[in-house]
Amino acid sequence: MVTIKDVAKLAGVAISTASNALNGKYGVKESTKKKVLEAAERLNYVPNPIAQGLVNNSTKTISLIVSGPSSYKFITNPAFFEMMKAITEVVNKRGYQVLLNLLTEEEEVQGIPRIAHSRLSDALILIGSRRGDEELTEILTKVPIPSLVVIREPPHDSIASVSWDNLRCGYMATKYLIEMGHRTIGMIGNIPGLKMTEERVRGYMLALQEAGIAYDEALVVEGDYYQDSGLVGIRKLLNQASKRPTAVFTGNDVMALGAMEGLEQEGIRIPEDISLIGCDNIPNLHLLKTPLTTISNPLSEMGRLAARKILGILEGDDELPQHVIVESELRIRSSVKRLGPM
Amino acid sequence: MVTIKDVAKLAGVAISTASNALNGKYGVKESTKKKVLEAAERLNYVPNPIAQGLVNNSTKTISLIVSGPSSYKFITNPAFFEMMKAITEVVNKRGYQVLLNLLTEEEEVQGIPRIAHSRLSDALILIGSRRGDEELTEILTKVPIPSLVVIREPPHDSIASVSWDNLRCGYMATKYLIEMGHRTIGMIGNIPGLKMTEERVRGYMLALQEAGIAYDEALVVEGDYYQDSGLVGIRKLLNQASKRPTAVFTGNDVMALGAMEGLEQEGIRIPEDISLIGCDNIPNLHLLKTPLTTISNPLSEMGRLAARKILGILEGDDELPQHVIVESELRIRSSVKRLGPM
DNA sequence: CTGAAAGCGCTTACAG
DNA sequence: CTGAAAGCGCTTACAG
Repeated sequence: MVTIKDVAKLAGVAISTASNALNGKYGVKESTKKKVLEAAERLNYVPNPIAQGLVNNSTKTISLIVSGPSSYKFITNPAFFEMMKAITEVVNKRGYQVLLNLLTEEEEVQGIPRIAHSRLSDALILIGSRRGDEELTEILTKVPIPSLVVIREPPHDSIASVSWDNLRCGYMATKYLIEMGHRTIGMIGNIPGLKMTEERVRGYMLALQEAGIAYDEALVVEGDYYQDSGLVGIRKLLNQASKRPTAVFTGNDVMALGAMEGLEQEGIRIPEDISLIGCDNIPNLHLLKTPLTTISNPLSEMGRLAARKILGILEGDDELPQHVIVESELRIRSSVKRLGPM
Repeated sequence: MVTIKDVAKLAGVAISTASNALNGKYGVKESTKKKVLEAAERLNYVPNPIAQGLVNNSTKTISLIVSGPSSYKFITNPAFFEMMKAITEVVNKRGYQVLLNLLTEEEEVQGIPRIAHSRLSDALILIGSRRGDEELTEILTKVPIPSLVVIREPPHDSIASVSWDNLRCGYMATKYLIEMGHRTIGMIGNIPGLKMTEERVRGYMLALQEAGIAYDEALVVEGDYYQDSGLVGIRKLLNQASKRPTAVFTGNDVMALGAMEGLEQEGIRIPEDISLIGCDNIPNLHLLKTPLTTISNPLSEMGRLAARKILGILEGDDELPQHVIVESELRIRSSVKRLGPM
């Protein structure tokens, strides 16, 4: 292990001078700077970031906290993977490292502060946390480093966020269904108390209202945004709704996949018997048995923005708004059937 | 930020005593140990791992290096995601952190040593590197920390690995195709010089040979194990083979997805016109237009083993063999059609 | 412009 | 059993 001592010795200068030269500080004669740099080069010197971190109180790493429900194995959303990749790419390019942390919902309360206090990272990016706004705000405002939430609505105005417009997602999806002639429309993916989902429901209701369709709460069922809950949700919708929906909006694609499984088991065809629309546009939806129509969210773009935002906060050159909103768009495939006028 | 100084002061002992008590070293009176622990508790003390790392020359983190071809955006294999999750879970549970590094193929040569020399992590796990054996061995043996490769064959006996039996994968897939009556069988996914793929080709040839089917090299085309190459590969197979194959084995599922796209574009049906078998068993294959028959590899299991293996090396309690091989099995769905006797 | 010293938060011999 | 000292590899005032 070659240290700054070695390069100082080889260059024939003091350690502090070597440090100044290496870090491009002002007030180092050109010739000595050159000597130091050459010595470093020759010795293949790489500064020890741990030592730097100790004195700078910064580690140039960012913790990516990905939350899942009760077990990591349920973290199966490819949308998360897309964002993780984009974040890592941008952050690495700017000389930062990404620390990957997986947390179950229960672990969040202890885990987020633990990670933040560990001093192992300079900032936190939270992906997929469903914790209630007050509670999450409570956790994040107590934490000694900047944090950013992704996908969900910001739990509090003081906490930076990168997300899409959840209300608009619900609205666009539902509106499209209505345009295609549907009037009994189900929705899977309500989590009471979680704004992200409430907004999607509100968007759904708004579209209904605009079209003069009465809201029927039996048509909106819970869903935790993991695949299984799509399966459970579609069953509920099929059994308990007073009127079977002709179309269903699932809050995300992964739940649509679950719904597809449930429908398949019941021998109900998509879109012949029931139409389906998702949200996210995860990869390879076009290869499904019934290619899924969905609201396309720019997942990589969001990851990149999240990285830029947190880096901006850290380096003091933040030019992004506190809450970045990203554009979604309808992606038509073939899981929604056109219904004739009633 | 509360430091060990604070807890020492509150407990009324010296810093070194506090340290010994906190670390459960022998030779600390029960009563003073209790005092220290209580003080730590009361102050909510969390040791600074950076400072510990500096003196212990260890950071309790492991670098996960995920390689992709020329751009990170091609790292789309859900199999990688599955393994990353499993590795992170096990490693976190044992008090280690995971540092996520994305590298393009070109960056590997510089990047792997850079990451290893950075002293930011105690060990390296490589996922998805296609670099030739000699070159990778050269890189990894020079590196100052332990490393482990996953999925691919070990580039050298001295380098730990966790993988499945690639020859057997190729053999099982091809044998099943033969049992289903196919005799003109294509394969996508040869990378000359990369043992992992050569083994799969050898398995393919072995099954052919056992069945007395002549090997036709026009039926084996290159593929880089990313989705696009499946599309390119199937086109090549369709156009250049003297005889169009009735079935194709793609080296992994993601290339099978690509092949499906190509076939769809040409209006060729699966399995009616051509049969397809993949390898990996990534999630949600049962929901595809034609549910893909594949060789199922225990991806999470592999991730867990990789984590255990590297932790074992680091902590000196390694009970796993240097090269861990994991069992694969045939997973029959409906992408392979039974052919009548010729 | 350069170097000696202090200090980041911890652990590890070692003296008492 | 306890504490003063040295040291991990670096950076940052500060004196010269």
